[in-house]
Amino acid sequence: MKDSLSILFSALADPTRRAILARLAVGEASVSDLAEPFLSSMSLPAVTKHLKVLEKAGLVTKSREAQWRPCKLNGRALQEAAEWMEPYRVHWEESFDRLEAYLKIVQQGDVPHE
Amino acid sequence: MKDSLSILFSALADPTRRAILARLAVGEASVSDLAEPFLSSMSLPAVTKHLKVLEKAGLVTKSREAQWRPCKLNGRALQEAAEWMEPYRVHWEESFDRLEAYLKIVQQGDVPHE
DNA sequence: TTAATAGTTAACCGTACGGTTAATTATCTT
DNA sequence: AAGATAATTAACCGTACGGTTAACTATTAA
Repeated sequence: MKDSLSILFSALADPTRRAILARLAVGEASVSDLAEPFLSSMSLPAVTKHLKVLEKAGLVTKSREAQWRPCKLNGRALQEAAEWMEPYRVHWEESFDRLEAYLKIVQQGDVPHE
Repeated sequence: MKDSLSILFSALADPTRRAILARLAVGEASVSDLAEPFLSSMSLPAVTKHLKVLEKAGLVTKSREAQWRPCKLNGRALQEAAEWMEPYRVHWEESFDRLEAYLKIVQQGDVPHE
């Protein structure tokens, strides 16, 4: 059995699934609503499978209403990924680039003032 | 060929690779340095493979120094993932919970003041 | 009750993934 | 030149992944 963060990241590692999440960010939708943009390029069962992956990652919840299964985004599941990434933020933000440049200067002994 | 965001997320979808990134966040390290914590549970070639996945995702760069290949974290690659996630932030942050709760009250016609 | 709509499940297929062992390359040391 | 160290490459293996078609379940509508 895999850890939840791995399950989460691999759920996000597919453009179809990310598109489904983007659609759900707008609001609830049925399976066929969600499938519609993809039906030219893949079958309905394929979409069902993608939804199952998203459900297992906790990103989507399904309910029942007559013959429909309204799907809803559970954005909270993304928090775990965001929290994992947070400590790395300094490694890509502009301020870090400046720090890095400064440290390079220091290492050269080429420090301004003193 | 897969899109870069999918390559990135699937690179992150493995605990060994995330551990390697965490180690590299501390500073540069050779392949055997990086492999050392895992050698009880997997072989060196396995680690080499993981590093190749991280390189292809742009998360790690390798250089050469004698027989060593010092590896370096390229945190900037994570920015793309962070930017993808950003619009979803409102879906998990506390403020959104409060907004959601408020909207529920509004829908019930149970609005304070007016 | 029959037919239509919505969705899932089952069985299958090719390919990618995570691991292995064995062989190979490249550099330093003696 | 020979041996040790660092790392990669090659060939292989089992399993998971993303897709298919066909069959099935469940609910609504005639």
